[in-house]
Amino acid sequence: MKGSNDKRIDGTLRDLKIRPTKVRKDVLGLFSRVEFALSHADIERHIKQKFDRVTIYRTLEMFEKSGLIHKVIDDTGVTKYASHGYGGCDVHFRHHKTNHLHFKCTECGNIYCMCSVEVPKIDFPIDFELKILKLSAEGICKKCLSKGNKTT
Amino acid sequence: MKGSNDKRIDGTLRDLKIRPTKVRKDVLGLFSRVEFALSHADIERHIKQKFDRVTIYRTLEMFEKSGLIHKVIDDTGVTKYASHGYGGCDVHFRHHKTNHLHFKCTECGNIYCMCSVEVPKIDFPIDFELKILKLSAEGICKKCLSKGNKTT
DNA sequence: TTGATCCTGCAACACAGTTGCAAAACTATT
DNA sequence: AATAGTTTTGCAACTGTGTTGCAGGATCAA
Repeated sequence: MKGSNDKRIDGTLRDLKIRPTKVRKDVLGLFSRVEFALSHADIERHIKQKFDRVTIYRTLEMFEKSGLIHKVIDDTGVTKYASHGYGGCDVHFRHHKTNHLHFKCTECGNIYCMCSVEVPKIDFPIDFELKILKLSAEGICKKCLSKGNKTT
Repeated sequence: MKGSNDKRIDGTLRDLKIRPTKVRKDVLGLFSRVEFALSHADIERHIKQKFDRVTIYRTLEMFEKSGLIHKVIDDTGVTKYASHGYGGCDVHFRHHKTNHLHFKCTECGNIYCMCSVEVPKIDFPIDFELKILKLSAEGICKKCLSKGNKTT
């Protein structure tokens, strides 16, 4: 049901003391409908209404500060934003593992957050102090596999 | 000895059928003196002579195609270029593991290639086809550790 | 020396991202 | 409902990164 999702978006924002304005509902609504990370340009293209570029940037900044989304830098340097749930991480907004793997599909180019993958321990040179190990991966996503039936 | 290094730079370029022009020798010379990845702006700042921005971009493009350097995208989205040896990978130009870990020092911001670290096998959801697993890390580099004597 | 090829610098452009400011929208209070 | 105060938005302008086309210069091979 469309109405109930709108309500949920509204509630999510209110809970975080974010005024549920049009842009914010539109952008968060888009994130809720999509399982992968979105660039600023993607968002501009896919939301219903036209908003100023700056307004969208500020919306994303605000969502990031509130922990609704996080930045993902593509292997080509493109900045994308991934929502913390509804799809990517199979959990609700604001629940996700902080350090998780980002998977980029080489067919569709989409980036998925994969919180289920464990970050392994690795051997590391002793003269460097390792703090965080970050994983990213390339391959073919679920959707493209079922569509194209690629087996390589 | 400075002269002998200049000769080596010259030879490296000639071997690859790259005309050893001023920019090219300057830029490759810089890479040979440095152990970490450099951004376009870094290079512009640190080479002796002033060259046009575009010329430097084209030089980097050429070096990349010839396999002398490779692009590294910083976690903040900044594009850097790492030479395939002389420092970063402990091997000579053009010899390096294609898929290696990039280490970013949180103190100095420099990025190091660490070819000695093995890429582990991981458990991955069966409905996604994993092709390449990429590792990147954050921590404190050798130099900053010895300088600051940080122990966390 | 001549032509062909390669390299460089310049102008111009596209795109991402940021900042300051003023108008508009909203909130709370009376 | 009118007011004052705070937030939010849109606009203009600007910075930084990266790209393209073109013309002049340097280099190479004959």
